[in-house]
Amino acid sequence: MSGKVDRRVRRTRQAIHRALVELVLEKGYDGVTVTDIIERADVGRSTFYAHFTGKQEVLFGDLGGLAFLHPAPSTDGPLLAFTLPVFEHVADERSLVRALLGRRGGAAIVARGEQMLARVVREEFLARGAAPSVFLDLTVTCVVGAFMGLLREWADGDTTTTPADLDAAFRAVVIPGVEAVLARR
Amino acid sequence: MSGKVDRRVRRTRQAIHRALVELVLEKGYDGVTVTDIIERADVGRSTFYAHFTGKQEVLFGDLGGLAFLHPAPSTDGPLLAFTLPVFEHVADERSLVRALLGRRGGAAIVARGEQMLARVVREEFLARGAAPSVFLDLTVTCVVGAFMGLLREWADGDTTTTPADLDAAFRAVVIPGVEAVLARR
DNA sequence: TCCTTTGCCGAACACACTGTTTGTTTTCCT
DNA sequence: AGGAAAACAAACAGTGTGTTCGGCAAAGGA
Repeated sequence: MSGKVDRRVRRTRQAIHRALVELVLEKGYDGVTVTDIIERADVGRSTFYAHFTGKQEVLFGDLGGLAFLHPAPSTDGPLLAFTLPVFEHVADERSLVRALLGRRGGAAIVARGEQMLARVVREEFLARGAAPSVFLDLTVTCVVGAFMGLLREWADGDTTTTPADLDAAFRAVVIPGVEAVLARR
Repeated sequence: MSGKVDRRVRRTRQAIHRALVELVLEKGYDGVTVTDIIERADVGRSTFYAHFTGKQEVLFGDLGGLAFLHPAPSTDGPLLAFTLPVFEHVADERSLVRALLGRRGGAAIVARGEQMLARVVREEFLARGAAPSVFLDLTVTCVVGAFMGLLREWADGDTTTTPADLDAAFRAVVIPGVEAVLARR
């Protein structure tokens, strides 16, 4: 009846989640096993599987909560305005994001992120008057690909580049083309 | 002394390679195990490990041989002229490429492809007079990201889109920005 | 042809990880 | 306090990995 969850459940889930994050930071996503997690979280094996089907699921819960993936689609203002904030946010949580998005990260996680991002971009395009079409979807794919490419490149080693640098390159390459595509009414 | 390799070695390596390709087509890269491979290739386990350290290595040998990844960088003609041929080539060997590049494919393989592509693009930019810089590298990353994004999207299910469609979207989004970047001398 | 080198085989090995099951004990909620 | 829900430890079968061994067969040079 109550919206509250049993305290034990809360504690267990949180312990598992925390353990996974720690371990991902230490060994990369692929290197972490369920056995690692339950040891670190000090949780029984059966308990883990009572809550999650595997390590993927532990992280998928997070992604939905990321605020910047649900911006209000604005029809005015600069195109794809969300990018700089995202680059910045990502720079803040650098170590975790590095572990998740880099080459040592999980392909499934990246795919999920791409998918959510694509939805956001597509909606902005539609809000700006683009007609739904296969071509539009391909355009969205390009934009998301470029964005994620930058993110991954950055996650994989480059420590000197700033969010502003990333954003500048992204905009320089992508915005002119996108503007042209959107102008074709 | 001789450049020739022992016939037995040749046969074994080829059998393994063929088995892996077949299996990737059937079950996707991730789904294939070393055990699968040696069964299909009818090769002893120890033999396999005498030749390769794992399934990755079996495929890495191939990538270098892909001709379209070594185009002569041309300073005239259209920008990034290699894209359409690549889309077309990929469409020809569709099933294998799908298995390797799609979400069921191996992240390591994709990474390798990206890396080689980045080199090609970067060299074309330099040949066209761009100055080496961090910004240029980020630009390259964007371009490659967009390209691979399309490729992967296509590999993951879209059967109706033609190479020409992919290429059109790529060029529409990316070329204007790239031209502008290269014009900044 | 002979003979030495080289590679292959097959079987077994220790190890690691997964996902499920069992019966028991602890913790929470009311 | 007492019933329900959750966590527990331990063990299980299943699957995959990577290495080791001695015996056997083929290759290719003399």
